[in-house]
Amino acid sequence: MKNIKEDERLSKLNHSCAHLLAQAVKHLYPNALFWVGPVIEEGFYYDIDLGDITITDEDLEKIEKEMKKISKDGKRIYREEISKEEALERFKNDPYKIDLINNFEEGTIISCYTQGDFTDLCRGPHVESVKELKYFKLIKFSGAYWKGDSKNKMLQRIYGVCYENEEDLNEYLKELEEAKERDHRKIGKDLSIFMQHDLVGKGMPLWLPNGALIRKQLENYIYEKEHALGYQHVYTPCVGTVDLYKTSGHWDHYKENMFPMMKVDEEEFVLRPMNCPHHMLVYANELHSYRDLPIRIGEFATDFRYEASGAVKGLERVRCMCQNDAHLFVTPEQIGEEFKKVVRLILDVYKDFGLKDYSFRLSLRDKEDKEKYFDDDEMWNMAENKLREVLDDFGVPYYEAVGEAAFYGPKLDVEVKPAVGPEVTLSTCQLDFLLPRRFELFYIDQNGEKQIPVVIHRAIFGTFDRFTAFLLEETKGALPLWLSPTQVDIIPVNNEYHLDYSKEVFNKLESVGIRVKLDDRNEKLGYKVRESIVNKNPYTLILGQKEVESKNVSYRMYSEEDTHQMGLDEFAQKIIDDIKARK
RNA sequence: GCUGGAGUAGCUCAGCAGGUAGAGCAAUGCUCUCGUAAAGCAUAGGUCAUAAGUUCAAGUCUUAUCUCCAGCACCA
Repeated sequence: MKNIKEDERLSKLNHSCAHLLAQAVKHLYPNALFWVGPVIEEGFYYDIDLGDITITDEDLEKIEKEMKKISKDGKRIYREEISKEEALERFKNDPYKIDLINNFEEGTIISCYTQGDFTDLCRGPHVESVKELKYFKLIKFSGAYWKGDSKNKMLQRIYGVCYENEEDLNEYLKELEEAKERDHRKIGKDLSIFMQHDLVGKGMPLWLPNGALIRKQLENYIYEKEHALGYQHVYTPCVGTVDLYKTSGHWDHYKENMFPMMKVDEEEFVLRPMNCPHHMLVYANELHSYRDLPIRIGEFATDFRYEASGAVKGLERVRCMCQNDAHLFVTPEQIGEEFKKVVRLILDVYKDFGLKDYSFRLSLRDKEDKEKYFDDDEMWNMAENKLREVLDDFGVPYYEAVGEAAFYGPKLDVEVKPAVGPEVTLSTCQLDFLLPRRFELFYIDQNGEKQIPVVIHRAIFGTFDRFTAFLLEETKGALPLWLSPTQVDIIPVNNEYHLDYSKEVFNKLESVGIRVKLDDRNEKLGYKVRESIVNKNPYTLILGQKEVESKNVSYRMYSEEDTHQMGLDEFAQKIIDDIKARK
């Protein structure tokens, strides 16, 4: 999909189209008031206050018609520059524009654009005439909080897109349709990867056998990587006492987003929303010398978060998730090296999964926000500077995002750009000087004195849930061989004559650890082949007279139409090698 | 959580002047099946999300709740 915001011509076109939308809305709803109408990656939107009126699909069509009409009139678009005082006077009846104008400094020259009977405050630039706006489409509408703050009134937002010609517009609309086909919720249902049930609860997916196989492969994969890097894996309970989270500080910051406390005898429990406190206690279970550090505690840990009902989505955003979590306990001198190891692991994993389009975000605290962030300037400056230092030293490009840090420290997030849709955060690596203090953790240094370790929180996959959702969407469900629930699907041409040999092939492949299926139903060959393809099996074997006689196999790969012949042993070896190579 | 839309068979959907539910696929049974994307016939399958209300009569109208979808807000 084209990024409209980054294309100068399209950006101008879409910005002007937002004005066209506003003009049309003003014609149809004279009382409409307008907030802002920016260009975004996928086109443009305009936030509008329509009073008590709410937009419907039919209204959208009407507005679009009116836009076409105005466009045909072909009025020119004029720029005008006025002073702040003039602007305040001219827009005095429009509280939204007044709000915008008041944000300008005294003496600023403010620009306005006029087309026919409509004038809007705007920086520009715009196209010469509304005539140029021909190939546009209003896509959707929804509510949006004024100034993006949920305490404010909700305005109505209309999204649209404008292209230079009909082909580009149609191509975009087609892409929108196709995007639905990659939705992991649809794929998850079609391929029996996960299910949900009201009796289990919202945001609580059940992983079906196919999904469980995929997840198990991911677990094995990352376990091996972590084990090789000296991680020690643990299992800890999915509950903790309220006091545990009071000690860590999470209670104060997140209790609204946790499942409510439950009282058992005299103890107060919560379902755990994260694993740091448990891992702190694992560390504290033994006395540590500086020689033991770094200590790396890893866990595939199930957590529960009371996510807002409107946020829950498939496997991507859930209320019960499994983190690929670890906490690294290091001396201050070890921060740099250990942090780099984590970044190297992330890059290594992304390479294995073929992820190329990603960016690093250094998430810092908002210094003004004393509510959200633990208040200790010295600690924060030290942590943030240390992270910058490590990243600069490492040489990976990154951008800084103020207000995105965790309450206990800054973090490095990796944002991955999927084939369709907005960026998702998968990996995270956080520096924490706070929790070790809260839990009074220490190690004994060279001089026999107690020192406080530093903790690095990190998750490479993020959660297995989100990562799986991401993988399904990237691959459209056609997973690589090593992850595919079924790796080889065997179809006898005719059960009566070829089933015995098919069973022989099945046993051979299964005995060497290949996930293989034998389709011995009484169905026509074409029918079974179709089903095998629809199920996105990487390899489909067709076994008939030719194969029985030659002791060969014929296979076709997913997305290929032609078949290949190969000896059975050779084929088995090829599959084993490909699985090992994570193809 | 907020704004708006939607929930009919396992799946995809039709039925919407209110008169008591229908198709294709899937399932089951039988028949047919020797080469690469859907063979034929039959059978079974539904308190139309849940609960209340209006009505002689509710899948269809009203209200509430739950879930799903699109955005917004949120994401340790």
